[in-house]
Amino acid sequence: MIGNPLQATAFHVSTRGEYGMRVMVELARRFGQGSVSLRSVAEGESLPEAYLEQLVASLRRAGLVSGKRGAGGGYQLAKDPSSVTAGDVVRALEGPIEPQVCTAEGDPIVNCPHEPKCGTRQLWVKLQATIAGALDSLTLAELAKWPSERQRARSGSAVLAGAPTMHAPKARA
Amino acid sequence: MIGNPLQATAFHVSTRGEYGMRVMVELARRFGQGSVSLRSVAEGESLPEAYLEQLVASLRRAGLVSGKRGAGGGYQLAKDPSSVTAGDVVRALEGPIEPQVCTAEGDPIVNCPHEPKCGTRQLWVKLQATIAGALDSLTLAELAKWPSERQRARSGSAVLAGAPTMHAPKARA
DNA sequence: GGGATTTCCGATCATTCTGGTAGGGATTGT
DNA sequence: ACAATCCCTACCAGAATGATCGGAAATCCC
Repeated sequence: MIGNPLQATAFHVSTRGEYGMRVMVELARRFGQGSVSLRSVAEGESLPEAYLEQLVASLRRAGLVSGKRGAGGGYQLAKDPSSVTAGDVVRALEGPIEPQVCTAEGDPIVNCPHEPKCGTRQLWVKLQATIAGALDSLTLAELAKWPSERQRARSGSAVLAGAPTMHAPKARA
Repeated sequence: MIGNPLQATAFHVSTRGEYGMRVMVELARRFGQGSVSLRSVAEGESLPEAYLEQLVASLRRAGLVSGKRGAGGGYQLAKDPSSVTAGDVVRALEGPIEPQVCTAEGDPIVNCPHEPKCGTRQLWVKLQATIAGALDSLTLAELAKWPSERQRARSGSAVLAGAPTMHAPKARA
């Protein structure tokens, strides 16, 4: 983790998601070049190797990467970067996208006492669909080619059109 | 909490957000009817009153509700339900929408060693904007009128057009 | 004024989650 | 043989979550 939160924040992605995504983008960049050792990724991204091992285990069990043991071994993407979405990676690392248990992917729990008069469920349903849509619409191939040379030349922030909306923070006032 | 997670899930909204949102929807439904005691809300929604006190304190400090002490006192929305969004409520309860510290609302931290070659930032930027957009586009007035009589008559699931996407769960495999 | 009601405030606490570390076994290339 | 590397399990410290508790202050009704 680069900067510690120190304050409550909503929808924060944990280091599992963050580190794991970095690893996947790196593997996507080196796709087709054979096995990549986790050590080289860890050093290149300045991340703790032993911890990455755990995360990569999840990615492997989800069928996103394949490992090869022994000297000269390492990991590589199990599929083409263009056919793996950010959603696949996040789900493998952090579980199904599920704002509430009644709005989960797969088999949502709906026998809820609130349900008959629940005014909030529609909100979580919408949120789930929105988040899943955003994550599933970005592939590793797209992420891997950023930042491009041209972008790096601009040296800076505002990488995408929409910088974070300037809405008031007011955290747990 | 109704059903315990028991398994890691991504983008889960804590009970602060869940309970607090229920309270706000309930206050929206009773808007214009004077003060509503927290006890009546807690009993109506089967939520722990003492815990709600804490959450409502956050909502009050954020200027979303106003409290009145003493017998016959209680809380009421500080503004019209149509001018308060779900995003306002979530931010008051859980802090700014911030997938990563470098993509926070307000003052994101960008002096990040990864930044020059970071392929993941664009993902979190997009995600932040998407989540904020979804939450800011729903008002308490809209939430409060659900489920309508007609919806309740249909007795069931699939309340909104999009039921949760049937994507594979595969949690922390 | 006395009590009942209700918001407000701060402390405490058990459990779970997060973000790792540590150690060792299995497999492969040289 | 040996080094590199994946693979697996256990452990651990600190923070966050989801509350509970006790009491102070304000307000209303009699």
